[in-house]
Formats: sequence, structure tokens, C-alpha cells
Amino acid sequence: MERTDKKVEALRLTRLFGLLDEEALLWLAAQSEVRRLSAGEMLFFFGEPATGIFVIMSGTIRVFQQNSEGREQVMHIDTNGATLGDVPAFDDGPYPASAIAQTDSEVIFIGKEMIQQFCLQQPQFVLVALKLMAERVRKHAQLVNNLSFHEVGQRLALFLLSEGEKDGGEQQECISFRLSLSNHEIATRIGSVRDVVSRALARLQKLRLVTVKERTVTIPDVRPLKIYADSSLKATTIHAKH
Amino acid sequence: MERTDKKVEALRLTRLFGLLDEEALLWLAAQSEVRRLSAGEMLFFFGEPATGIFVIMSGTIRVFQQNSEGREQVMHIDTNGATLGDVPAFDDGPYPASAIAQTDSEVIFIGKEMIQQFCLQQPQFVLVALKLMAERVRKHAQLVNNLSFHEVGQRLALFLLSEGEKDGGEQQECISFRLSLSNHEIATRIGSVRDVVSRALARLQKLRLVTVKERTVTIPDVRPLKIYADSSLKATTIHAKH
DNA sequence: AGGGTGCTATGACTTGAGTCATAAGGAGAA
DNA sequence: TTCTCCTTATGACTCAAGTCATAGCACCCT
Repeated sequence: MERTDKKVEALRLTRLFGLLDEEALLWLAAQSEVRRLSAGEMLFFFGEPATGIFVIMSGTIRVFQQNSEGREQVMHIDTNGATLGDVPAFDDGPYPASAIAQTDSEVIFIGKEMIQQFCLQQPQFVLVALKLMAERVRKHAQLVNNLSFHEVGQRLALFLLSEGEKDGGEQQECISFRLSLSNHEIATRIGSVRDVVSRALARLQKLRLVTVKERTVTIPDVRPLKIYADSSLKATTIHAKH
Repeated sequence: MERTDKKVEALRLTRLFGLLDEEALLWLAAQSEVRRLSAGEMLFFFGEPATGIFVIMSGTIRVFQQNSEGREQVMHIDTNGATLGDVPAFDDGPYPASAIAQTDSEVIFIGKEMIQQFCLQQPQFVLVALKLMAERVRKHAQLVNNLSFHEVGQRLALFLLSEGEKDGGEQQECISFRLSLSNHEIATRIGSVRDVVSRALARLQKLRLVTVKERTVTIPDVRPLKIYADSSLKATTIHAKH
């Protein structure tokens, strides 16, 4: 199998395998195969029996659930170094969600048996996997929280804040960044639909919490936006009545 | 420390520790302490720094999130043998949810350092923990699915079906069981409020999908109820228009 | 008996969210 | 240029969900 080095390099950059020694990485690389995906290609489907885990070498992959009408709820979006399909690899169930390549991507596939065999030989690896899995639980709990307790406008505000932090990086009062996603894509992440996101964004602008000019979002002051995102609706409604 | 045997017995009955040998259990039991909780007492709070994990010896404990108005979303409810606080023990964050004793309960507390130390000595234990954590992720993904894609009536139907299976046990067409929870408690599990649950239950009765008599629920045939729970709303709405 | 307390049930109302239809702007292709 | 295709924006409409108020029932405690 050629290009083992490339695979080893890719594995070394992941959180899951990053701490392993050269030998272990070489073994894994030998057991693995590279798979190339075009944008829009499905990596796996919800409910399908799982055969192994995927490690992203390049590109970005969206993991989501979908209802019978095609409406999507994004669970998470991953890029270089992330691991996919780890849940079914460890609990032996089917895939709990579907995954699609958002851009042309390269992933490394490692069969479930390999992983399980590997686990028995590399105890410290299992600890890392456990930590990553715990973080996943935490993220999902956060998602439940957002969906249960915040309405669309607030979820949009939270989304903009997280995008702003990711993009702008710093901990500033004023953040400005280019909105790389369409309203429809935003909707799939915050659990809504295109139209409603459009309206919610307009509302945030009316409230002077953000300004949008040609898909460039400016948050003049993050604090009131954070307050809006976390505020109980009852309070804001009562206030708005007068 | 007296009553070590009792602790060992309790630990042996858990999924997390059940496969360990006597020696390991004894060590854990020696490091642990028993804590008694009255019904309604909090075990830990969302956001609090986590100090260790809890194993339920007796009683039932509810893990939930809450918004500023006091509305609750139950994440899961656990009894004998379940483990709580494992996520923060392994990813070193704060508690991702709050926990309260629903009934008088006894739990075993094991400090985080003990657990982490234990992990290094007992590789196969980590594998079990990983599997349980993966199952947790799966459950949460399922919860997100329910909240995102099903409306209250459907979520109630799913809840009744799961209660029926749990109680009645068998895989029958017709299920009848006593509804041990109040409408408010049901509401916290399916992400709604008391009034709405009451109405939704009335609607299920009008549709002849269930009958309720003095808190005893009868599902004459589970199949139409399952269909109702999974049906896309659009289809039912269009149908109802004529 | 009287007075809590907690639960259910139900009608009236409000509102957030989603659907549908339409208009308009930008990008790219022929 | 013109014709698509994709996107955003917006008004009109519908409906599910939630809020509020009220009434009735069962239970418990003096």
C-alpha cells in the first residue's frame, strides 16, 4: 500500500490518534484505506450498519439528521483531523446520523475490527477516545438545551456569536465577519428554515444588535447580543408591550 | 470503613463496574463513600465543577436542564446501577446538566482522581466506559431528533409507547398500563408544559389511538399509534383539510 | 366541616414558527 | 444581451404551542 506516510501524517494530526507512537500509527495506516469524496457525496446514512470509523484528511463533512420531508438538523460539522462514526464503532449499533461531504474531501477508513483490536493493545488510546466521546455528549446536551429553551432569534444570535468568535478570533466588543453560509444552511444548523432565518436576521437588525451589509455581519457590541440570546422571552415580551 | 461489602455488591451490579474482579471492586469501594439523598434533594447542579462520579445504589435520579423560567428538559432518568457525572469526570469540564433525587436514594461517590488513576490500571474498564458513553451520545442524538422533528402529540405518543413497552413488557398489539407520572412530569420529558400535554392526551383519545381511564392508559393497537408518532405532519394536515 | 394543596380538564387568547407566493438581485452560460 | 439558477427579502396566511384563568376533583390535615 503506497502513500502510507501520508496516512501516518494525517493520523498524527488528529486528536484521537495524535498521541500515539510511530509504530502504532504505521500499523493503523497499513490497515486503513483512503477514500475520496466529491462535494455532495454521502459518507454514510442514518440507520445503516456501521463498518468502521473515518478520519478526515481534507475537506469538510456535515453530520446531520433528517426527517421524512427532507428537513435537516445538523449535529456537527467537521474538518481536518476529526473522527466520524466513532459512536457506532464502540457501541456496535447502526449510524446514529447521516454524513455528507460539503466539499471535495479525503477520508481515511479504518475497519471496526481493526479499531477494536487496536483498543486492546493501546490502553491510553481508549482513554483519549473516551474523552472525545464525553465531549461529544456535552455538545449534544448543549444542542438539546438550545433547541428546547431558545427561540429561533436567540439561536440565530448564538450562531452569529459563535461564528464571530471563530472568525474574528479575539475577545472584542465589536466583531465583523463575512457570513459564508446561506440562510438555508444556517437554518439547518439552528433548527429552522430559510424564510424564518431571513426574518430573524431582519429582526436582529431592527433591534440594532447587528448590521448586515452584503453578507458581512457586524456586531457593534457583543454584550447586548449575548443578553438577547440568553434572555427569557417573557421578560422581553412584557417590555415590548409598552 | 464499614459496609465495604455492601458497596462492592452495589458496584458489581453496575454496567460500568460489573465486569471487574473482586480486587478492583474492593479497591474502588475503599475509595468511595456512600451518600444518602432525600426525595427532592439535588445531587449536583449544571455548570458546577465536577468532583467525581456517582453510582446509584437505590432510588431514582433525574438528570435535566433548566431555563431561567424554571422550565425543565429531562435528559435521562436513572435507577439502580446507573452512573452519573461520568461526562465531566472524563472531559474535565463542569456538569453538563443538573441532577435531583426523585425518591429517597443512596449513591456511591468516587472522586475523579480515583477514577482517573483507576483508568490507568484497568484498561478493560475504560473500554466499558467508552461503550457506555457512546450509547449516551446515541441517546442524545435520538432526543435531538425527537425535539426537532416531532410535535408534542407525536412526542407524547412515543412516550406512551415506551412506557407501555417498559411496563407491559411484551411485544403485543394491545397494551394497558398505569400512568405513574403526572402530566407535568410527562411534559418535562417530552419538552412541553402541563396544559399542552393534557390537551395532546385528549387529542389522542379523540383519534381513538388510546383510551385513558383514571390514569390507566390503554393502547388498543400499537401500530396506528406508531404510525401517528412517525408520520409527517404535512400529510396528516392535508388529509385533515377535507 | 372547613381549608389547604396538588392534580386534571378546558375554553379563550397570543404569538412564534412555518408555509406559500412573489419580487428582485447576482452569477454564470450561451 | 437574455435566460437560467440560486439566493435573499417580504407580506399574507395557517397552525401548533404556550399562556392565562377558571372549574372541578381527590386527598390530607387540623
